[in-house]
Amino acid sequence: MRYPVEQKAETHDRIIEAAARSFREHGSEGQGVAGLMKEAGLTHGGFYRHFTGKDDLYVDAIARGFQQTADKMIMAAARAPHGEQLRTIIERYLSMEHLEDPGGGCVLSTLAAEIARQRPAVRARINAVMKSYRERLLPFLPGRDDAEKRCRFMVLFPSMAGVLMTARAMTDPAARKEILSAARRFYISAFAQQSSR
Amino acid sequence: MRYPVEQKAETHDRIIEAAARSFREHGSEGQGVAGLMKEAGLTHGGFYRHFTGKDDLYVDAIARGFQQTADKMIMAAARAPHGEQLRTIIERYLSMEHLEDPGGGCVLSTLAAEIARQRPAVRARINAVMKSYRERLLPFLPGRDDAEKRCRFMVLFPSMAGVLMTARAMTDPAARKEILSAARRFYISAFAQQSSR
DNA sequence: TTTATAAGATGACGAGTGTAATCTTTAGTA
DNA sequence: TACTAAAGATTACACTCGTCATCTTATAAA
Repeated sequence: MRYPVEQKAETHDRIIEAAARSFREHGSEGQGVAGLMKEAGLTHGGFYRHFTGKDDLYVDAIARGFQQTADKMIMAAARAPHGEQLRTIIERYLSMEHLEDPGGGCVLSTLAAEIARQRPAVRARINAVMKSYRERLLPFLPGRDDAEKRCRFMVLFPSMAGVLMTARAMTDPAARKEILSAARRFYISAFAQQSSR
Repeated sequence: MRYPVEQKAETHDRIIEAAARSFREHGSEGQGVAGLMKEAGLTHGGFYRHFTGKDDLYVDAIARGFQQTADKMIMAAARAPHGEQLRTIIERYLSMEHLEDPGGGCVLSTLAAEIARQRPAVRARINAVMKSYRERLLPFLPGRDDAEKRCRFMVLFPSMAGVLMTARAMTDPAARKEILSAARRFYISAFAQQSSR
């Protein structure tokens, strides 16, 4: 390596970061390789020194997105009082702040439908990412054992993603707030109420 | 009009039908105008006799998708015994059949995230379509008045869409069935149980 | 039967895409 | 200091896209 030893890693990281945001905000086909590289402060030519192709970046960018989302929720939960952690996570997930920041928010709410259309090989790699996302958030869910917690996770989080993306599809700000608040009430009483007892 | 009077309407309809299916199955950018017209049995040139552009078709195709979905669910409910109608709708929505037929299924589960990225003018037109979709299904929801029913609708249906799209993003058939069945149990007990009393 | 008009087919254009080959620049090593 | 391997820039290519101008065909009206 003739360039500084950390420089390639940093560049690699910047590309993934730019893609993680752009894919969630505009879809993975919303911006080309050239645009992504520009956001990362480079030109498109160097892209293939870091990735074999756009598909390769796709998985990494989605993995980054899930990591960021989990980080944020875990951090929010850490600041919440005991027994209010899941409640805090739900409130944060179904907030106007999250709605207005798709590029920095949950991947499911922005890209799940697109992931469903990917080739099985790509989907399988993403499933592994989703699994580790789930495992990180599992401790905050109610349930006697992990199996029960997983089951609840797989209902709660995809559901909230559906609510969030539907709220984003609306134009009327009042309607957006209504659907979010109705869903907050419902999911807190269904999942976070019994866990605080 | 020099061509048969009904022919244009029929062609127009075939284009919308092809788009309604293709957009849900592959995303609105998954196939070009030429491909859509081929599916409708025509060449790409005639497209602009029917629509001002692809955006114009977009709204019509999504409207068609919502209509079809509502039709199917209302028809399923009509065949169900009294007090079991919402239960039937939920079971049908969260079924493997629906999962495996994105092109003929719920628009929210396939295109909501994409709709959220459209220009406000396009989104506003689609919101009107979504409203009429909601009104058609409102009678099947529990609640004292329409406001309460609407509130429940806006939680239940977007949530189920989120579950369905997440299940579609998975590769393992067993995992797909598990998430669908967990969600069925949950939503039936949360929404359809009290309505049958 | 002729004519007018609109539907549909054909072909082409410019813009944008992902990818690759080929330069140029960088800094660690000899 | 000279050399070299790798990062990044430049340029180019084949391809697809939405759109439009133009041509052909079909049929209702005269």
